[in-house]
Amino acid sequence: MPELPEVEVLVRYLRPLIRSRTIRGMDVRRVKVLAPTTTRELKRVLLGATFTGLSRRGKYLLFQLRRRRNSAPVTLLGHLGMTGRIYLARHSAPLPKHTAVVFDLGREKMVYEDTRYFGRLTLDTTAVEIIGPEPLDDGFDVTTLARALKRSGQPIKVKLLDQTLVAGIGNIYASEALFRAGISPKLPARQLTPKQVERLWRAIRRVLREAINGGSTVPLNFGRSGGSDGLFYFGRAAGTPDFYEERLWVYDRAGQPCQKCGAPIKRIVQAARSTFYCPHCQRKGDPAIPKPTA
DNA sequence: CACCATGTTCCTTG
DNA sequence: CCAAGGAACATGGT
Repeated sequence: MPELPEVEVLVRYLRPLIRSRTIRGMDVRRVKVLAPTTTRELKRVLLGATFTGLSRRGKYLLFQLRRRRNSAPVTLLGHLGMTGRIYLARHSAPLPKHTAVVFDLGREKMVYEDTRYFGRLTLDTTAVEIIGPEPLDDGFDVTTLARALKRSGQPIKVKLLDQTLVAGIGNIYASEALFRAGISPKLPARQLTPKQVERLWRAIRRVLREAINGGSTVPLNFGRSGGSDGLFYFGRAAGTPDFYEERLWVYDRAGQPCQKCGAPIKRIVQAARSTFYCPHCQRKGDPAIPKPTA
């Protein structure tokens, strides 16, 4: 899935486009993505409702709607899983093979497509209530992070994927943040020194913010028509120069030279998922040592 | 055919 | 009860 930055970029793009738009019809082609909501219930609640807002929490999308003026707001929760996309299209545009839900918004349609159908679009909002702090908010401070890490002996990389620790970090940015912090992905969470926790905290925020900025300044093709996906997940719009390619330091770069020290990047498996890191810059218990000072 | 893939949840085991 | 590990979900790319 899109991790936090990709979802944030999507939200910023979509929000102004759907505000004040009314749902005039719905076509549910894969009921699984609504679970536990049923098609009948979704239609009962959403047909005729108007979008009033869109926000993000972790990797979740929170669509805000109102059925009538001054009536109680309704929340539609979205999650893109690994391969989900949401975009607006003309009615004449052909629907992709794995379209899960289509909303008729009048002049256009909003398409939710998901090749692997791991995503969700549902009225059940319990999932979002149990996730941890937003990494880019003030509520996410070093002390909170340090305290949470102290209670776990899991490798720090695996811990970063725990959405109750911090919301929104996925497999790509977990590796990236650890590289930027110069910390070994294998280091048990409770063994991070206060200095390392501080560096990790900074690295998480920096990596996520940079990715959001990158995605916000590049022309993106949210519907991916006619393009292959970059790792940023949204296809770039036609004609976008290559130098806009998202820049990752270690993810999916096994064997390539580390851009800091030249050592080959390694790939290992942790909790059944790939981890990429520089064995030289990210040594266990040995915080990245800057150039030896003369 | 084999293995890999941006995620989460559920089940089993210890 | 909790932590850890693995399978499941479903489809496609290499």
